[in-house]
Amino acid sequence: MDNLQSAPIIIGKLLNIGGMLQRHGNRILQPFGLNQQQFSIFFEIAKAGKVKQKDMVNRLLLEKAHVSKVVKKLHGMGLITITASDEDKRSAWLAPTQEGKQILNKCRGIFKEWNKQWSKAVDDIELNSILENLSHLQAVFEDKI
Amino acid sequence: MDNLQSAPIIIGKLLNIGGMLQRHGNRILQPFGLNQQQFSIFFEIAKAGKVKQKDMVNRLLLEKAHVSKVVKKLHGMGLITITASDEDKRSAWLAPTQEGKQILNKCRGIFKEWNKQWSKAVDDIELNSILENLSHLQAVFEDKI
DNA sequence: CTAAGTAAGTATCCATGGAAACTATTTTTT
DNA sequence: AAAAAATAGTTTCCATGGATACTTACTTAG
Repeated sequence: MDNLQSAPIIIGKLLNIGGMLQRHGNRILQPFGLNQQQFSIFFEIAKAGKVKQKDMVNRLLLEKAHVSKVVKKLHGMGLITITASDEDKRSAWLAPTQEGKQILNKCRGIFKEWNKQWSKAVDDIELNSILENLSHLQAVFEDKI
Repeated sequence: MDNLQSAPIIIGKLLNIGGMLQRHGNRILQPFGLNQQQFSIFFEIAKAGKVKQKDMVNRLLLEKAHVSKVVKKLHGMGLITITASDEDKRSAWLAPTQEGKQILNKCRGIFKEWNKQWSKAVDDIELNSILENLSHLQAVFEDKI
């Protein structure tokens, strides 16, 4: 099969898989009152320890309006703190709370379990090949989109 | 890297790429008054030639309520016909109109051009390996989700 | 040093899509 | 053949997220 034939099929499959994962993530996170996107923003905040909204926008390539709303929600849920920044009064620092970290760990555990499940069906070599392929694709799309 | 380390990264990348593609698809299709999901339903109807809503639900793994709404929209836009079915009065046959087929071809052309663009950055061998990987993953997730 | 331009976030509008309850029909059970 | 269960689609509710315009603060040009 040549490039022009496989390219659209690849796109179709990526969209399909992406949708499945997103819906699955939403379902898993439902008990925590979060969805997949909200969690990924929360996760990034926790990973960074201390960030501003614009960092999230850059890292996750999301709309700043969207990030703003999610940040407000996370704050309302007591998962993050928002501390005014001295250098730039337009923005504030975001950091996970103690409670936030606990919830994060619970989620991490659930995801880990699920990852263990599905990755059993794929051997190590293939998994690494997938990772390489996806990293390349990610770079290509970030560039071409 | 072992399975348990790469698995979550793979999921993260799939979600990220899926999101990018969806947003890109939405942007491309905007002039036609459709979004990526609506187009994919329309595309499936056209590909099949004559189907019922439940076929779309099964093939695309979407919510039937959602499909119902999109079908109504496509019909309202004059892209498909809805013909009552004799065997089962609960359901109706869906088929693309002449105009629908024309619009579909236009979109196909645009997507083809874009596919040509990005796939230049990936050689044939890698593209085939990606296709294999994704097919496997798709099957795994359909099964494990 | 002020005016114009840019940047970080917010508010608002609106189509979208998931969930659940509902209607109408068909199939299965007894 | 009547009752129960299953199926196809629809309706309604509501959180979501993209787009745009706006506010406030910062930066740079003249």
